[in-house]
Amino acid sequence: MIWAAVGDPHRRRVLELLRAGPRPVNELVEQLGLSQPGVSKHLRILREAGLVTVRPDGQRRLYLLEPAPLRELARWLEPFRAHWDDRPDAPEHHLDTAAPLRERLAPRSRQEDTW
Amino acid sequence: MIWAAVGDPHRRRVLELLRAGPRPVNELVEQLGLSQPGVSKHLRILREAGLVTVRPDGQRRLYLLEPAPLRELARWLEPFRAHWDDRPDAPEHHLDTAAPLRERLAPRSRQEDTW
DNA sequence: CTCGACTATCACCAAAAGGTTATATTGCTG
DNA sequence: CAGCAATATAACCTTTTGGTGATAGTCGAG
Repeated sequence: MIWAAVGDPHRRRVLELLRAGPRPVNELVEQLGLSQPGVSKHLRILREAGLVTVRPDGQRRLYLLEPAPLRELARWLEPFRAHWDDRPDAPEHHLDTAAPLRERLAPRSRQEDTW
Repeated sequence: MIWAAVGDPHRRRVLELLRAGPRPVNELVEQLGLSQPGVSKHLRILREAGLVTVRPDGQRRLYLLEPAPLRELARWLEPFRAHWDDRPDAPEHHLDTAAPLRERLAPRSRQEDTW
């Protein structure tokens, strides 16, 4: 859900805009260059993903960034950081899970070990 | 492109699997529980996003993780980190880049200075 | 060279995504 | 209350997505 929410460029743009503080819908419409219902649709998705919340403000509704769910993305990304921090020319020492590779000589040897 | 690539759960799974080292297609097929063409399709997308590379190995093809593009995600995420590191009740000091944005609404006197 | 194993591409399909216009809803304002 | 402004929802359409089985290409084994 969260991944799908951030997957769309327009929605990412919204999140970026909200970083500067709460914004009413009409302003987002302006910035995105979409129809108002189109923006509302995106906002609903962001809302359902927990990435934004709404606060009524007169006849408008202020959308407010809720960055917490983004931590999940960061957490997923984290283990990969170790890989791009390596020099990428030596992938074979990562865990030495590369060893099984060598195994390929064996006709049908499967190695679904735990690693 | 990169976001779309990582947007799919099966493809994220592939990236996770490849973290342990290069893998032939048939093994990924096994792990994902999809049809072989289905997996090949995902792999193509990952390839085109630069997230994996292929190395021929006999009649098999070993897929290899290429984590560099993931940095882009991390970079996008970075500015948000400041927000979730804050107590979320005081968004008003973040940058006040909000000011310029607000100017445009001059005609309709709004007082969104409160936040 | 032929066969079988492995993988990629093709053709196709159903479902989901993203957009639009039209309409409903809500809250000020006079 | 009437009317307008701001937003949400509905209905609809087109394109993209993710999956499938069928088929083609490639490589090693014999």
